[in-house]
Amino acid sequence: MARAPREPGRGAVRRRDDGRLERGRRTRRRLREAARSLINERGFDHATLRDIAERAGMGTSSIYRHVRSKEELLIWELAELQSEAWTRFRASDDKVSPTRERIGRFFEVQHQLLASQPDFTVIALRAATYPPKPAARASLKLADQTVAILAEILQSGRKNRDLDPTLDLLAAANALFQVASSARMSWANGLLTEKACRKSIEASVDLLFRGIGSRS
Amino acid sequence: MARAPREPGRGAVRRRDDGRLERGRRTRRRLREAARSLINERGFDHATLRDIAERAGMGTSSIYRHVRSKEELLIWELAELQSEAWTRFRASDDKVSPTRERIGRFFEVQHQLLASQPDFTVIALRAATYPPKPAARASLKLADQTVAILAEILQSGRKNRDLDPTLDLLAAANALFQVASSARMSWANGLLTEKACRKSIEASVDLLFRGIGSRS
DNA sequence: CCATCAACGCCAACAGGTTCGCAAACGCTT
DNA sequence: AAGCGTTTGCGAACCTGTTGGCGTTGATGG
Repeated sequence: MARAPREPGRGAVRRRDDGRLERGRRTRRRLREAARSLINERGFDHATLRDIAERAGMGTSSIYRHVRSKEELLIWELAELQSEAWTRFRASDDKVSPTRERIGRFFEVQHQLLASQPDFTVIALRAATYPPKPAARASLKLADQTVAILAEILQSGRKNRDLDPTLDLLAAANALFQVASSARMSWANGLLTEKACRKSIEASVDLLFRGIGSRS
Repeated sequence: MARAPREPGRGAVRRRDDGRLERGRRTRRRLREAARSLINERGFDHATLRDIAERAGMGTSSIYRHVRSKEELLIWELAELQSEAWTRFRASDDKVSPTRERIGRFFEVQHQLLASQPDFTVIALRAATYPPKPAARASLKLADQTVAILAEILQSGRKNRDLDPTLDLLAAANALFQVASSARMSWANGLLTEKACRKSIEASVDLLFRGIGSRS
């Protein structure tokens, strides 16, 4: 009754690489491409699974051999883009600039990643609102990866005496992540222009660095 | 073609109070009660509109005479509980205690409000991920009300020299709101116990007050 | 009293994500 | 070659939120 499909990338191949597995990978590529393009054209909520399946040249229900929910199609995409972006960022990060500056560059990269498609932010968040579903965990995992990078930056900053030495890295990284996501949601909801969204993120990061309390 | 129903509480009664309007209110009460109980029993996602309608003694599609989406049923409930809670809080808030303490009390009240039903946090957030729908705006409005109270507290705190005098009130209030919501989402996703959720909120608030940066 | 109109109500149907049951493809073992 | 297990594929059906079209109710105005 192995009904649930494996995760895309890993998934213990407990057997010699099969011809079927190869076929499966090819199908997944087609599916991924069809989903990507259709979601780009119409937006996630207007891209029907039936249409995606048609474009991918397969039956609708076959999608569920490769994915456990519609959201996972977008999570796939986001996971890949994100992992690329984060390795690029890690390579370009000098680890010696002032921490505030490094965080600023990080959010620039993230913004570049997410600004093309509001759906990335919106659907990832929505997926997290279905706690029992695997897509929720997948989405939280992506968020964790992002938080981890922020924590990494903060850690080296703390070592350089650039930050409060008693700082709770994860809590701080998480707060940074949250305020950025919040701004991007406002953007997706049409309350902020892209420019204003960017500015809001910058302002919130500044706020977090300085803190709310007075410095007397 | 007045197909869309009015908002629950307000909604310009542009006519003498009708017997029909009275009937409508009665129906809405029944609907509200049915929705509340069924959602409490089974959780939002397992409470079917067909079941809710049956318990309320009405046809399924009649629900849409009073509500524009399923989410609004929960938003109703949350709006009412929240407005009660906030007035209670405003009454009990002394406006002179240290700001950190007042914020702490606020989050206690909010936690008491939201800890009974993860759905409140989860579905309100989900509703915000459907930008074109009215429920999204309704949810954002509720969030804004909460942020407004936090901003109010911060404002008097700033006046009392308790906070950074150049503080951006709304940005700060929003950040506080976000970190609390984030912790509650982790709780809803089973990553945190209720106790841990509470502690996480406290820790994040402390973090926000002190700031990330060093105090050299 | 009758025409009108707004609010309310409901059956049927639709739409789209998801599941079911079964079959084909493919490799492995005997 | 035959049997077996696993992966992949698919049409039909299911579930549930939502919409359409039409009827009912009750107040109002001439």
